[in-house]
Amino acid sequence: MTRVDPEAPAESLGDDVASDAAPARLGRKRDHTRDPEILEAAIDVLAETGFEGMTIDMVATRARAGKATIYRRWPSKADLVLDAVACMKASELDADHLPDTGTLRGDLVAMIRPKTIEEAQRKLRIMAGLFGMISTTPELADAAHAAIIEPRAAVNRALLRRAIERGEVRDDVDVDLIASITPAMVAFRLLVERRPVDSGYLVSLIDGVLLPAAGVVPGPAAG
Amino acid sequence: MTRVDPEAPAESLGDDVASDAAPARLGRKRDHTRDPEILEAAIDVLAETGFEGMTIDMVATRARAGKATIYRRWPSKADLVLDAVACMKASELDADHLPDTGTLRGDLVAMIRPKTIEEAQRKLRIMAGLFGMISTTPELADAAHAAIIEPRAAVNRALLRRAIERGEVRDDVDVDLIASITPAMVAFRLLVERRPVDSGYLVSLIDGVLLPAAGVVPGPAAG
DNA sequence: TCTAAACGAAACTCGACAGTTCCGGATATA
DNA sequence: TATATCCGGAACTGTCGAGTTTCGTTTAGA
Repeated sequence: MTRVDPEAPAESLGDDVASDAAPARLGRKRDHTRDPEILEAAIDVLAETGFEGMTIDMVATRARAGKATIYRRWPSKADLVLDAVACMKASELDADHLPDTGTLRGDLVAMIRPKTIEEAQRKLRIMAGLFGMISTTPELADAAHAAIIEPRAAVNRALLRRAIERGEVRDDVDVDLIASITPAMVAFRLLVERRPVDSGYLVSLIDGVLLPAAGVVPGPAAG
Repeated sequence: MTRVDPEAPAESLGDDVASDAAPARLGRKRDHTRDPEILEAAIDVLAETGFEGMTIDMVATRARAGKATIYRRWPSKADLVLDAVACMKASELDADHLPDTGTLRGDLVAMIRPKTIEEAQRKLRIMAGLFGMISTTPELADAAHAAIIEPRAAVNRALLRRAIERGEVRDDVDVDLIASITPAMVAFRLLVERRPVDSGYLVSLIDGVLLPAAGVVPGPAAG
């Protein structure tokens, strides 16, 4: 997405029309298959130690790369982290095929899966490790928000809009506000209260907060 | 509260019964009126730079103290910060005299004051600056939670319980969950979304999320 | 008034880490 | 095959900050 790539070769797209400012450099070419491995290693270290605790040596060791190899590709630690966060691969299957059970509650509950919970926890830990840097680097804040928070909020917004189209939810509710309930509460639970986020908590969040806010009356299945 | 004070004189409570292990040391006495000044300076620096960005020199300069004076009282930077967070003076008037307007909504809205919002933002910025350290120091996590989050959640719980006693709210709602809605959403709004927390947002939070979750139907005043 | 400790200020030690450079080996162009 | 650049690894430089020590001054107790 927001790749930095200070020395990206212009001929990567077309080498026959390399007329403009393409010096046609010789020598061994940079092995770009290492990029994602290094970025993943950076994300791993980030999740475990946070931005301040992370060292380039840790990333290099984890990626089985040399430190010079990393600095040949990213000009600084901050740039590496920014790129790593921006390139964090999006969830498992967020955008397109969402559950469609016919009810908002059914859709929301269907989104609860162990893998999803695990991934959310990992991402939130990464977010926590970035907080120190985030306050001074708006671009990092944007990247983190786009990679970690926005995908989940987008799912919630989509499910809510469908419920509105079905007539299950009134069309004057604040979709953005309601879609941010679960991300906010889950982040709070995990990072601030430091208590486990399990399916029980998520269900009580859906039934006790989100659905009431959306104006959905308890169906026959709810206690 | 959790003061460290490694060399606290035993005779601070009773100097006539200083029979046990009180060497009755001579020389100039430590000026304990400097303690709160140093701790406040630490909190200020913490709010501005976060734990990793904060240096003891900054704290010393801000408190117009020598670095040695600080290290004479706290054995390490971590201990200083832990003490500073634990000793953070509680809000303005949290615990005792809460608003009592007769309705849950009235009470919640009455809690919205510019000073309160400002203080909450400051505290949450401190919390953000602690995240890196919090993950490795549970005692700091507890101190931060007790000083920053718990007071506000306690107010919400008290207001909710009164509403339950009045019969305004059903007694089977999850009080703890509902009381954590505003802290969670405000923290999320400020730290993750990085958007302003004003009274408009707080009111929409109360009317759009908290009251529905509490099962309070919109009164005649609500649109 | 003498002594021991605290004070602010500044110099100091020491380890950690960002970033650089050098090495021997690999690899792609000319 | 010669050359320029990549690779992983390791040594190196420079800075920064935690924690310590020193110094001249101040203050409480004996």
